[in-house]
This record gives sequence, C-alpha cells and structure tokens, in this order.
Amino acid sequence: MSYQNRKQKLLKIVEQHGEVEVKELAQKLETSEITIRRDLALMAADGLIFRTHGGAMKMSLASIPVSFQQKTSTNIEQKDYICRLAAQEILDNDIIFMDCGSTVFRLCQFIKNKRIKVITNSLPVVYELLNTEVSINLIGGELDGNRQAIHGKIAVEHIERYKVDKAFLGVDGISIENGLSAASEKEAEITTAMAANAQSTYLLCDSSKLGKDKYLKFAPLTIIDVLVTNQATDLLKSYQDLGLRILN
Amino acid sequence: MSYQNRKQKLLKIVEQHGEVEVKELAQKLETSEITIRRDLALMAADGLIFRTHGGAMKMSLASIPVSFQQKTSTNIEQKDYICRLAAQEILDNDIIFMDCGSTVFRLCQFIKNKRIKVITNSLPVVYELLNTEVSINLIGGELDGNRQAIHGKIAVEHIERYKVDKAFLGVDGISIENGLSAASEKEAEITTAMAANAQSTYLLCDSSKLGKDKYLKFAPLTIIDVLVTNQATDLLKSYQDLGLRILN
DNA sequence: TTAAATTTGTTCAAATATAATCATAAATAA
DNA sequence: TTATTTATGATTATATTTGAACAAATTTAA
Repeated sequence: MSYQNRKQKLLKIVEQHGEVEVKELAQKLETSEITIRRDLALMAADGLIFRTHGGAMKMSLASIPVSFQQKTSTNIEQKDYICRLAAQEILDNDIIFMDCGSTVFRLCQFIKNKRIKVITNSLPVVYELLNTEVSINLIGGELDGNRQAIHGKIAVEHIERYKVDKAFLGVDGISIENGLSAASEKEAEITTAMAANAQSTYLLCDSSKLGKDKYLKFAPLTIIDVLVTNQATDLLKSYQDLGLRILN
Repeated sequence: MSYQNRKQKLLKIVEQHGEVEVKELAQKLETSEITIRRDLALMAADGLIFRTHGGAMKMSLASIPVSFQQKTSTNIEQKDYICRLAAQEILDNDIIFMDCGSTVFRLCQFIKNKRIKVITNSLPVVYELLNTEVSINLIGGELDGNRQAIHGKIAVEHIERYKVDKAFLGVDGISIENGLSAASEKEAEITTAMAANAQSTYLLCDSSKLGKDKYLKFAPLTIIDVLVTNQATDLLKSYQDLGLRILN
C-alpha cells in the first residue's frame, strides 16, 4: 500500500473519530507504527491533521479544544468503548445534557446521526456536533478559556430552565466512601445542576477513576442512576448494591 | 496492443478501483511491469492519473480535500477600516455586546489585547477571542448551525440580564425611510435586544448597505447612537440630522 | 521532585520500486 | 530489400520505502 493510499484512509479515520492513536492506526492499516508515524508527520506538515503525542487529531479540533490536547491519547479505546455503550441508550427525540469532560466529548462521534437535542456547556462538543443531525442548545454564561466551557451562576440557571431525559456526565473521581469528586468547583456546580434536572443521569467513567478521590467532594453517589464503565471488576458490585445500574 | 489501447484499459481500471499496483496492471494487460510504468508515467504527465509508489491512483482521490477554506469575504478593506475606527471607541474595562454579523466579526482582531468583557452570540467571535486578554460571556440558547450563532427567546432573555457600555452591531440594510432591516427575524431579535440594553449602540455598516432595504424592517434608526462607516457621502448628512453620530 | 513507562527521532539494513542502459523485435519508410 | 524508427523487455544501478534497534525526549506515576 502506498503512502497516498494510506493517507486517504488515515484522513478518513481521523475525520471520523476526531482523535486516534498510532497503535490503533497501525493495526487498522496493517502496517508498523513507525510507518504510521512517518505518514502522520508528513500529513501534519501539510496541515491535514494535528499531531498529538501518541496519535493525531482533526485539524478543526486542534484549533479549539486546548484543554483536550493535554489529555490526548490516554485511554482512548476505553473511552470509546464506554461512549458506544452510552450512545446505545440514547433514543430519537431525546433531549440530553452533555458536560465538558473529555470522556463525554468522545460521545459526540456516536450520536452525530441521531435526531436528538443536546444541551451542553462544552465548546468542543458544540463544534463537533455542528452541522450534524443533532440540534444544539448552548448553555450561556462566563467562558472559561482553559476548559473551553461555560460555567458560573448564569450557566446553572440556564440548566435549571430545562428538564431533560438524560444527562451524560464525567467526573474526576468516584468512590463508595466519598461519592463524586472533582478538581474544580465550577465543574462540580455544572455536574450537580445537570444531574438534578435530568430524568436519568449517566456517569461516563473509565476504570482508572473508580475508587479515586479528588480534592473536592461535591455530591453523593445517589445523584447518579447509571454508571457506564469499561471494566467488570468486583468493585462494581458495591456500586450496584447502592442501587446504581451498571453498564459495561 | 498499442499504448492508446492500453491507456484506455488502464484508465478504466484505475477509475474502477481507485488505486492499483503496477504488478496487478501488468498481469491484467499481460505485459511487463516496465511497460506499465512507462504508460503510467505518460498518463500522469497528462494529468489523467496520480502516480504513487508502486502503482497509480485516481486523480480525485489524491487531491487534498480542502475542508477548511477561509472565507474570502467581500469588502475586507472597508470592513477593516470600519472596525479599526470602532475599536478606538472601546476603553479598558468596557463591557460590550457583539452580534454575529461578518463585519462585527472582523472587529475581533482589533480588540484582542484590550481588557474588556465581550458578550456575544457568535461562535466565530468566541473562537477568535479565545485565549486573549478579552473575557468572554457567551449567550445561551438554540444554536443555528448555518450562522454559527445563538438565537431565540432564551438568548434574548440572556441579553436582557445585562446592561453594557456599548453594543457593536451589524445589519443587512439601513435607510432613512425604513430604518434598520434584516434578512432574518432571528437576527433582528438579537440586534434589537442588544441595542436596548447598551448605553451606546454602534452600527458597523459598510457603504454598500447604506440606503438598502431588506425584507424585514425591524427597528427605527433611533435605536442607533453611532453609525460607523467607510464613506463620507452626502447621504450621511441626513443620518446626522436625525441625531446619529457619524464615524468615518 | 525523581523514576518508570511511553513515544518519538535517528540510523541502518533489507526489500521493493524506479530509472537508465542496452538489446531485441516489430513497424515504417525509402 | 535495407535502413531507420519505435516499442518492448531484460539487466543493472539508483532511489525509495519500510521496519528494526536504539538513543533521546516526553509524559505519567509515585
């Protein structure tokens, strides 16, 4: 297979997924990682993609989500697995909340063709769902440049005006003992508000966050209805005992 | 078999398969690889195919998909002239509205280093001002994918919560007789709301729009305080007589 | 912070493709 | 016919691509 051929395929994959890892690409194209790296380097030089550590991302994305660049290429497969599960729960005509976490962001690719309404405070999500089947409602308020998301009192009030079917949320930490925890007060505020105004609240949470606590404990586990994760560990049983539905 | 004959067949195969190898072609045409290579070289020189290492590709596949083209908007110089004037009116610590017109968008470049707060319903404005000195407040509500802007009842209510120093607005048409006119009801709504909640309202308007009417008349000239434009025509006098300050 | 793990860049060798050269065969013209 | 041109194929040399091994840089975890 020639470089040009691979280039086409790589472009397609990157367009589709938004963000990919070198390993993944090497497998898909049945070639070595070094070849993929060389290809990506050439393509990046042409401005066709944005090179990240361990992979690549869509140019259009790279210019926007600064905050996600730092988190790129960690646990992508796990996150995609989780998001695929979560997407299956979404029905046509659903109205859903999506918050500004990096896991939740990856849900976008799986819902592009659904006829739903998404209410979100995340600019990357907005950008990703622009000009798709999805109808978007953007939460208004103060923009946090680093997180590329809207936070604050106005944002919370905006959320409270809606009652939606499902909320898809991420957190920085979750444990039986301390419930949900976050690294930022602002994010916690949004998460809480979204959960309170959704019929079902889905927590998208890769296994690395299970049992971890961050500095700010902000809500009990009970605000969550469904825990979507990637590993079927014994740990999950205790969550199940607390009344959470587990998807994995 | 002659070159002309082979050329037809090769073209057909390439069209059909998108990408092919020299070996493959040599077998199909029952000739040597070197002959195929010579043929492909000639065809590539004529721009009929794209030569790759080891084979050839359809021209259309090889060409770089121009996914992101910068809109070369009309009257850039005029708009920049207008925006430079408008930017001079903005002081540190001002809070301003910016709407989603293409003229107003070009104001961004001139205010990046000002310490102000911008309240806007335009995604392009947000992206342009992201990670600059400017603090951003995004208006929430329904997102219009085509205009990349937020409109609707919620957006208007969001605007009404603020009282700002200056509003910088664009319109599609302006005339003495009919006042301000727009091509879309949604935009008119936002423009009106912003003007009503700003101490001073600046209309950024290149000369091509002066004296023009669009289908929707939505407001009298009196909601404007300052008209920023690029030409010093006699026409402007009548606007001045109506109490508008003219900047040009 | 340091240490471990991962990713990337570099160099080199093998495989493959291309270019160059020459010889042969076929077609064309005198 | 013969001489000349043209197209094709074979052979060899050159260039490109690829993958492996290892050092350097970066990221992650502790």
